[in-house]
Amino acid sequence: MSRRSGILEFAVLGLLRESPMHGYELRKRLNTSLGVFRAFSYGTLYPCLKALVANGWLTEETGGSPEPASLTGRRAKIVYRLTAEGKSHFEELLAHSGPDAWEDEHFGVRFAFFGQTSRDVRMRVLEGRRSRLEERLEKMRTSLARSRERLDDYTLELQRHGMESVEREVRWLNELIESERAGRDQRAVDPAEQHQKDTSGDADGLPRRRGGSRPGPSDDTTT
Amino acid sequence: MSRRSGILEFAVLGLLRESPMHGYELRKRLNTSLGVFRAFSYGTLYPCLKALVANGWLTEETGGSPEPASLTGRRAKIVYRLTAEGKSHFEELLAHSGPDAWEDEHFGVRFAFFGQTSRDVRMRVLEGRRSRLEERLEKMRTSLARSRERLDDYTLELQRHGMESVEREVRWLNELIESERAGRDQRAVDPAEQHQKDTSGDADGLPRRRGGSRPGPSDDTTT
DNA sequence: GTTTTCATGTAACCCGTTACATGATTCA
DNA sequence: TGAATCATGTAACGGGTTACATGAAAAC
Repeated sequence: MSRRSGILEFAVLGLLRESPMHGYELRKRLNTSLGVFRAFSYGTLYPCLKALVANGWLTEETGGSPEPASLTGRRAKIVYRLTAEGKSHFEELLAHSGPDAWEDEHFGVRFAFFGQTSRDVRMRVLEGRRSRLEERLEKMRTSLARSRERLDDYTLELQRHGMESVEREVRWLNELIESERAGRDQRAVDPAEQHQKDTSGDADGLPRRRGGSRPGPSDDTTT
Repeated sequence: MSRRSGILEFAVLGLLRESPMHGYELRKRLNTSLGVFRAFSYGTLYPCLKALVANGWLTEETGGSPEPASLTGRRAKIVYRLTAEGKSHFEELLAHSGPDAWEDEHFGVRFAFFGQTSRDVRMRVLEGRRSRLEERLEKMRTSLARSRERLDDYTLELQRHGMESVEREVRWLNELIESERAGRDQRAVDPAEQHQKDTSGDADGLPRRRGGSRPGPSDDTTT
């Protein structure tokens, strides 16, 4: 079964669900759209693609002719396309909301595909994430209380900043959960069916912060 | 030479510089004092300790008798102590401020030992970190601008939150750099020489936020 | 026509975890 | 006396990167 890391596999299936792509392009999307959070190298991506093909979740299409590239002699650009089994497998993955879904490594990628995730799963993942962070905060607070005197100012400052970061993410999650509750008629959307950008008013579950102008923080030309 | 990861080695030497400890205790300190950022398992720590001993940077002291534990039959508690070479090696590491010092994995640990780091190195690391983050922001902004239309609301929100996090860390660094500049008579302190908690007024380079009362967020007894 | 960027791949390695095995000490 | 916690260790594996090798297409 190979049990390849989940996270890359998930992201690849998710991206290919939107449209077929070749490896190179796929990697760029991984490192931008989902990026900030995870950057993969070719040494990881290509073997993974092979494995997904072996599982029957993807097909490889080489350039013009459907023949193996070896016949024509030219090294072909390989376009990967999601199979029906691949699609249903991805949908299974999307539906899972186990504890690992809200761990640091997974949460970002899961969130990135919330547009294709059912509302209740979204809720479970967000709430799971939140309580995960809250228990982490708890631990940080007690451990800090136990050792405050012993620690020097820099260590303390580091600790403080760390806690503030977590608290901030909790507030963010609160907002998101809030909006999810408020928003209605939410169901997952198959991106392949999205022929036109259906701008259906204000129907998503998001805080609507975009439009907040972002006054351009005195864009100083450092560097 | 073994070239063991740097980061664990650095943290271990730094902690042992404050006082000798055995592995178990060391690990706890790693996962709290420096924690939040990194958690190491015994499977990593113990082999690393062995390697540091082999390098002559640490000595192992078993319980009461200096004999190898095998003689007495009892499995001894092993106390690790920094050697003179270990100490000077650590000081070398402390003095380095190469580009890797401000990468994600290293920066936290480096900061945790700022109390023992010279002022100019502190400055270089903080400024290096800041410009690293600024160039990351730059990339995020352009990549976001290039693909804004193509991305769905959740992906966009994720991106926005990610950028805000980075911007926040930049502001934090600005404050720190500011205070470093303001603070004077800063030199690195050898923690072993600190016989009494010398509370010399306001002489450190930190924002003095502690004392900002932190109204005790209704210390709810969750769990 | 040469440099860049696109594009695919692999083998060696690195850092770290998991799961396991062992035993001492403390505490109910 | 038995459970929990302290304490040390290792072998197998896992997930990922680096460095390398190859070559086509585009840009200059």
